[in-house]
Amino acid sequence: MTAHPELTRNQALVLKALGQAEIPLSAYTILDLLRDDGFRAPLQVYRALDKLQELGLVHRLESISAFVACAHPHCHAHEIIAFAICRTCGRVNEFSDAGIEERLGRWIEAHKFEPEKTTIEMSGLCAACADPSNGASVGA
Amino acid sequence: MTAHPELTRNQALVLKALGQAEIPLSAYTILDLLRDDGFRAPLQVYRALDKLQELGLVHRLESISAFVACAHPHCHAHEIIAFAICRTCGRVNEFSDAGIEERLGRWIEAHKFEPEKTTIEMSGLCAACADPSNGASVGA
DNA sequence: ATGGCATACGTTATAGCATTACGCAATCGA
DNA sequence: TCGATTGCGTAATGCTATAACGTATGCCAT
Repeated sequence: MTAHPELTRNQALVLKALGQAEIPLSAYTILDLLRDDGFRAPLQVYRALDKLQELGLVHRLESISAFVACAHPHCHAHEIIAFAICRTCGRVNEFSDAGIEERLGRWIEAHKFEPEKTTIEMSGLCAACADPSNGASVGA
Repeated sequence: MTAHPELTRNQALVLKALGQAEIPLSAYTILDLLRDDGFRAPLQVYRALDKLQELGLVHRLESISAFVACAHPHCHAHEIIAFAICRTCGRVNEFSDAGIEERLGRWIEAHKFEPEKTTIEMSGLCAACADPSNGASVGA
């Protein structure tokens, strides 16, 4: 059920690479990871990423120009997703919040804005990196 | 009162360019605008932008890799600023919302995250571009 | 089956955004 | 006057993303 049978070979390879990564990957990093699978050019990666984003399986993190596999690929209930990105370990926490959606919705209505894509990203230190003494490991 | 006496010549030139623009400018666009003022290299622009961002006078729009002058340079009450960016006319609406800050604050507290920078950007169509018949002009 | 359309692919080249590294100059306080 | 800090100028480089070309494949209405 987690696999998307409609995916092409390239798309599946890119999604797999992102799924195995613990942190967001740049398009060029993905390209390097997939050289052994025959990838030769950035466009192969970008085209796959475009499709995967359309399908809601991948998100682009604008503030770091990198991509992550969606943490909740089965649930498309939330249009607006927020990310907390640790600048030290690189890990990303994906979440959504109805309250934020509601507040943005109010503004949108009041200003007759028609949003197509919404980006919410916080970067900073995750709990483990802010306070290493609490036992959470950064590596692995 | 709007001028910052501490600004260097380069910083003042960059801020002025952004202030006169109706839409966000890329660093390289700013560079081109300031060639007559002696600017020769991207770094001159980036250095000035860095300082202006530190001072809260300029914001970077991550989703379009461009920069805008702060719409409320006198008011630093809001740490979290949101932007609505029209993909057609390029105009940007800058706003803040205490409700959103409160919701994000809750998440941060619950997850012991220590945010350093928060990005909230909506792109889509502004009222004028979504419904040109309502009389608002796009050009000029 | 055949023509037309849509989608994906592969390759090369190029465009656009940002930083590294070096050295010099001005300022300011100890 | 020394040293530290900050800003400046230049050249080179690196990273991110797209344009433009042609090809292959699957689908399906005729």
